[in-house]
Amino acid sequence: MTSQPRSFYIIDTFSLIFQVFHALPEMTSPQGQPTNAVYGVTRDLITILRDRKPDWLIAAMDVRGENKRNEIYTEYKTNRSAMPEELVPQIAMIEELLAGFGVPALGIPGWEADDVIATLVEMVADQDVEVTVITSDKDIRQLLSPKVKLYNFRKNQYLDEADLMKDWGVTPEQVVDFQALVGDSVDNVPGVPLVGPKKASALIEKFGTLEEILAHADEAPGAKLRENLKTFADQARVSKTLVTLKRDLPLEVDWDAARAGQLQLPVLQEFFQQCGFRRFIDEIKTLAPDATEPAPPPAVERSWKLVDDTDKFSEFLAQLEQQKQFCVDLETTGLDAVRADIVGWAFSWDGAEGFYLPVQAPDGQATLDADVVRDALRPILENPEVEVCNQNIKYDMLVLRRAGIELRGVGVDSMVGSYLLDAGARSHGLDELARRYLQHEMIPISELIGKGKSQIKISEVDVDKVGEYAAEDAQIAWQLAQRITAELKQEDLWDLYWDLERPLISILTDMEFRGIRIDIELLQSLSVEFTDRLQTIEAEIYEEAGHEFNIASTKQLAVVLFEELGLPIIKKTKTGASTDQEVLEKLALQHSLPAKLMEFRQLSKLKSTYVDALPEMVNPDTGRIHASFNQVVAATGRLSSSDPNLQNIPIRTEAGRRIRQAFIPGEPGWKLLCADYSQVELRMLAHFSQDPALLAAFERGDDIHTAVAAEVFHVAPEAVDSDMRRIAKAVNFGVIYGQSPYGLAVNLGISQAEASDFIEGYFGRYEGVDKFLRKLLERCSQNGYATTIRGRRREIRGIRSGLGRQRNLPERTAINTVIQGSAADLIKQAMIQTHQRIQQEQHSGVMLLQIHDELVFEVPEIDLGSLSYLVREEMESALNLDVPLKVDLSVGNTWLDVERLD
DNA sequence: TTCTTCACG
DNA sequence: ACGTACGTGAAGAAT
Repeated sequence: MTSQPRSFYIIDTFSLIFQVFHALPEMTSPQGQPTNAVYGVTRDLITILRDRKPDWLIAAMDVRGENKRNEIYTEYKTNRSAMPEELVPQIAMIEELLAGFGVPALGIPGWEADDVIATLVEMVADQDVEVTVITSDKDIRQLLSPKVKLYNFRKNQYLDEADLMKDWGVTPEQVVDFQALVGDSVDNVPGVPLVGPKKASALIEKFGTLEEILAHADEAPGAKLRENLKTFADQARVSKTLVTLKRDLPLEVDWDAARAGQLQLPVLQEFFQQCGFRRFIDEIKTLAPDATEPAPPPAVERSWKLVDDTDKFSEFLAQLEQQKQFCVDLETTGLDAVRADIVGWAFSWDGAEGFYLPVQAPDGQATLDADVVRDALRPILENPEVEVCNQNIKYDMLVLRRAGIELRGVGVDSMVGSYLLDAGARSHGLDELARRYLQHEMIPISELIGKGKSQIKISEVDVDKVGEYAAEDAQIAWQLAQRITAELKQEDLWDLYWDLERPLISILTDMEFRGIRIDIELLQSLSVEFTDRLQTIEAEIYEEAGHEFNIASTKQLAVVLFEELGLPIIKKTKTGASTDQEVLEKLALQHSLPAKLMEFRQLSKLKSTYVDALPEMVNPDTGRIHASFNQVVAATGRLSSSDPNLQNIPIRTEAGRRIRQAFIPGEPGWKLLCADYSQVELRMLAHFSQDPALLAAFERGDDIHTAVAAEVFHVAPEAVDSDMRRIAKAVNFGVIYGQSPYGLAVNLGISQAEASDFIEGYFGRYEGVDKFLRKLLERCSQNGYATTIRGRRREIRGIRSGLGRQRNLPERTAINTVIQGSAADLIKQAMIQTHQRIQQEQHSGVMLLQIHDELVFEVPEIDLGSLSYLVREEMESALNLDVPLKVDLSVGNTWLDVERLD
């Protein structure tokens, strides 16, 4: 057994500080000090210590003093603008922070952090130490070696020698030559004019070094380039000295002090208290030396076996049958699960050993018989006692469904688990998770099938390559499942996963597999009708504009409206004058063109997004549309739908609504059943706030907007007119979003003062709501996350507590997340219970769609009575709230023609 | 790839 | 002086 090399992390401190300073929004401590850079550095330090567990950690600093490089070149770094005002006081705080974390801050007056880093790297060069430099600085690239790599925190990107070769086409030794030629405008390194990265790379490849290039200047391509290489030869040499890092500074390092993890807890906690970083106070406890954190699993040695004949297959099966848990990953012919066919099966049950079973391969390579494999695996996969895990297992379940296999024992899906751990993460993809949790870089698929136009089919790739790739997927997914299970348990999110999100995976699989039937002919005739009308309006628009132009181009449209017709610019976008709906409505008061534009926009939107797009999405085998329901996209916990999005089928306008007529039951004698929650979000608000007036209104079954109008306007409910109700409705929605007077005013077309009065009136009558929202924000700012009714979390930074009713984005996000996310929890629970009872009682009706507060089913007419009753019962009892839940049911032959059932 | 617009809850 | 309701996905133009 060989010992692991020790790891040594060096932070390029100012590089990191500037990165976080610019990446994070403004933050202030309770005393009003700017703190965003301090916050960012703290968070990153914690991440390094927790996830990377370095053996040594040192912060390299720039220390004031006459910069030595200016002695060589007076212009060096004279381009640099002064440090931003809000950053200056944070530097001392960060130094304090580093001391608290036990991270030595090393620097030598007059030299730069880069030189300190170079010296440190040199000092450990002959030891068995792996160095990682945390930097975004390109100069450091000259230090790369098999034992030294760079890491960019913000991009979560490692850079090693190979990456350098890809990027610049040079070796680490050639970096200084490269930079000497290219120069650096930021640091004011002059370089050679006309030479950019491409030319520099080519020259270095041809001649090897800067001196050789200068000596052979005559052989360079282009007269001007040849001249420049001669004229600026000395300037290039000066540049080279400027970018060359000094590797022998007189640096004294106390390696014991540099051991990572020697935190001074009380000091740090006091420091965080002052900064207002309450969430870190608890978080750093787990990093202290005595923390009882489980040791990270050692990197697993992986190997894999090709199972490509019947003997090997029998042996493999015998082993698989012994497993209570395993990971399976399918390689398929495409990305659309409802159309793809199986190319091969990959398995792993310990993360170390992997198996690949090819059933399709290039000519001449052995495969197993697809049907034999399928039939042998069916009983294992359909055994509910066997826990099957994978990354995005819904995909595999769908492919299996088409092969006639119903996977029953769903275990841990690393993608869904990762979503619960950090709903706001940019990606929950396997590549990203492998990096985040296992520090492992996956084989890119492009290595097998190529990129862009020259892609080939995976079934035509050598089985040895596919097998390695597929086995890696299964092994890493298995390892991730273990890690994520532990994290979910530690974070108290396990029950949410196991009881809510996990059963949902199977339900979504069912819904996607079933799909929904579309009346293509109806859409085609609608398309003809819309095209007709569009042509008419188009001609009228050209007539009024005086010439033809691309109406869909906002830029061309802006020229017509604001330059040619001289209409006033109402608002601006980042890139020019806005021409959106709101603007057109205002312009319509003074010209007849905007109204025509609005109709054109509406119809062309409907035509391109729905009328013409939906028939294209129909699966030829099933005659139905199989949209995807995504479980890990929406940060609040909602589902989302795509390919196509069936959660935004028009309903608000007459023309749009007609599209719903094309959504029909799949079989004669069947109906569509829609079940939607009435006012779920406001009921959630009533439940959370326990506000007596709000609870009572729901208890009585009042129309909630009318009831609120009566309260706010101090009149009897009977005296509420439509205008009062409209205002109350807007205020009700505003509360859920964390309204500001301005937002409400714009929405209602009233003055800010009036809007302010309504809001005050609302909170005056519903004090429970006011109190609840304040408490919600207080808790959220303490925890660093918002929590829903089922314990789902969303990290939210930047909540400023104790600010009364003035709310910025983080505060509004927190409020909305609790309400919207809890409503999402509710309907997910309802889906599970409804689905379960439908199975138990063996109804043939099935769930087709979920649209946030609504479920759509396809039901035989004969079963309508019992099924609708069942659906209402399960939806209304999904969670036990202190407010009654109400579900409205409607039934019809199309999604348009549904009528209230009651 | 990014921006703008607009469809839904 | 600024921007100003939350959460999504898709199409088409511009870059």
